[in-house]
Amino acid sequence: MSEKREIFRKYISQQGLKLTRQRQVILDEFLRMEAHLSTEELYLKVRKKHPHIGYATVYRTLKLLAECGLAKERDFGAGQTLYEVTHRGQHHDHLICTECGEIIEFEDLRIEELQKQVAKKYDFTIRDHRLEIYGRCSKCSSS
Amino acid sequence: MSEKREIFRKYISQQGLKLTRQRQVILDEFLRMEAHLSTEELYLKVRKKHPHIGYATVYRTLKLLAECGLAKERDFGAGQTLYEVTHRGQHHDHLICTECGEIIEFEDLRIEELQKQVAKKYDFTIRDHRLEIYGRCSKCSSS
DNA sequence: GTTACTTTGATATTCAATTTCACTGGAGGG
DNA sequence: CCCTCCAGTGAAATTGAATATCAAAGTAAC
Repeated sequence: MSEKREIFRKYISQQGLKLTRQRQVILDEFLRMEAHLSTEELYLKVRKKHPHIGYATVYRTLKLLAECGLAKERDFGAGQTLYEVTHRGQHHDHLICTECGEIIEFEDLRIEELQKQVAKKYDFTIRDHRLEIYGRCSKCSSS
Repeated sequence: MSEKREIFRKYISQQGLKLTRQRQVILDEFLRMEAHLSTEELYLKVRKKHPHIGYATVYRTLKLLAECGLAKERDFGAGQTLYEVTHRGQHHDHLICTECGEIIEFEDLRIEELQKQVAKKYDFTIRDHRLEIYGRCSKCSSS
């Protein structure tokens, strides 16, 4: 976690930006979160301890975090962008329960490999990808 | 195509709705389109021949088409929902060029199969899924 | 402390999606 | 064939998230 703070600090200074109190507060609060969260949610969290920090600052800081690779923007089609903490390089995808909204993360290297094959077939250079599976989680299926 | 009109007609009457001129016009124009198109684009197309048809009607009719399975909503994260004509059952996914915006469709049954395996592992019931690969198409890579 | 910046945060703007509501028009019963 | 009823229509308004604006405040170097 302090390693991530260091990454942020470096990125900030590389870009000729400034490490402000607000940005540090927002970063810490962001890293403390587990699941995927929206700008709105993070803003509300931050505001509890720091009522003076505005929505715009949270919004801009999340963009910064995405730029330096600490956060990843996810758009699950619910009309709201969610952010997640990135964990050193490994890509994962999601199972999304349309009943209760639960989001399960999974990794499958075989699928990644097949994607590379597809891309090759079309002479396409992959930069990123997203795989989302929608349906019902075990809890919602049984009830 | 007239088979698709029939599906629409049936759905409309099953739901106790009415088959209006506008809906027919919009359906026909929609089926005539090849690629993915937004509500806005379809609205502009429709308006050329039928200036009296409003945006809201196009919007609502596309929703209807999605409900009865003739259209599929696609959100490629560009801030706008695109619709595509569905072709009898087979699912396909997309390669999306972030340079020129080109969208290439592909099918890969092996990936679908692996998705089923993943879902099984988590006791998850798949309703739908989306796989999008972002990057550069061959044209944009070479230039 | 002063200067020359960037940052902040309240607010305004944008833009697509969606809703509203008074008016219009299908379609089944008569 | 007409009538009536309720759904449909379309112009306009509203929503809601994302993003931009800008005066005031903060930061770091001098």
